[in-house]
Amino acid sequence: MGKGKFLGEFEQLVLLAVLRMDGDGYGMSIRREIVGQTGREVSIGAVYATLERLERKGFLASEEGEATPVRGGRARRHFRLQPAGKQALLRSRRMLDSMWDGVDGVGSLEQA
Amino acid sequence: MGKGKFLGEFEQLVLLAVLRMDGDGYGMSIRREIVGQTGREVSIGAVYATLERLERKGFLASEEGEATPVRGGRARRHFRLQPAGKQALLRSRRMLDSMWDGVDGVGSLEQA
DNA sequence: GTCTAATATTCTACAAAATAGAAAATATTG
DNA sequence: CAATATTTTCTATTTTGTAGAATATTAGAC
Repeated sequence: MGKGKFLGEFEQLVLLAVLRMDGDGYGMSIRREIVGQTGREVSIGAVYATLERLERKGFLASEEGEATPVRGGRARRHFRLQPAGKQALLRSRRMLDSMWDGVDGVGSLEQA
Repeated sequence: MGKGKFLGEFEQLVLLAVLRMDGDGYGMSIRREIVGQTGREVSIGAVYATLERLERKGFLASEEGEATPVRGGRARRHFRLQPAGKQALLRSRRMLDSMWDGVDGVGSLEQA
């Protein structure tokens, strides 16, 4: 039926974090961005697994960062959102928006 | 780390469909609502599996419908959103909103 | 130079969510 | 009762999500 056209929720968060960081995002910082922005606890393994999957699907592209980071440690891999990733993101958002449409303020949701 | 606190994307759609139908939703009609509203193709098995999971989690409650439907067929099971379901829905929405915040209109997304 | 601490990614293993479609149940109509 | 319509349940599988240990790499201390 549907064939891998949709994003999972965590995939959306990761994609959005990458978008927010506009080319400077890499595993660790992407995790920090999500945690900081949403308060959601996120394991680092979850982030990398998802980044890899999104790259495989063509939603993200990555490149090795400068070989000499500030303090030490392994080279960073920077991620950038691809056109297909933007589309997928917008598609997910439209889908949710259309479901929310007409729900708020109609009395269905006060004092949740 | 996080312990089952979050909704998957499809779970959100199902919960929203239930909310929209305000007590009258049952498996088949919930599926129609999602398809109609979002254009997304959805298998009936996916809907029922998700409804059951959401009920198990306490986000939905269900009850047998009237024993005599319009045309024939098995009795309907009507679903209703529970307070915990509303909360979960709002939590997911806030999370996504906070990630989208500042992204649109900044130039990051035109001509996706 | 070697050790230690810091930073980052990769790997392993598993749990939860999503998906499809066949099967079964139940009612209506003729 | 047979044929048909409606709805839910069941079975099986793939995809996503999750955690944390293991590994790699570099800088700085000494």
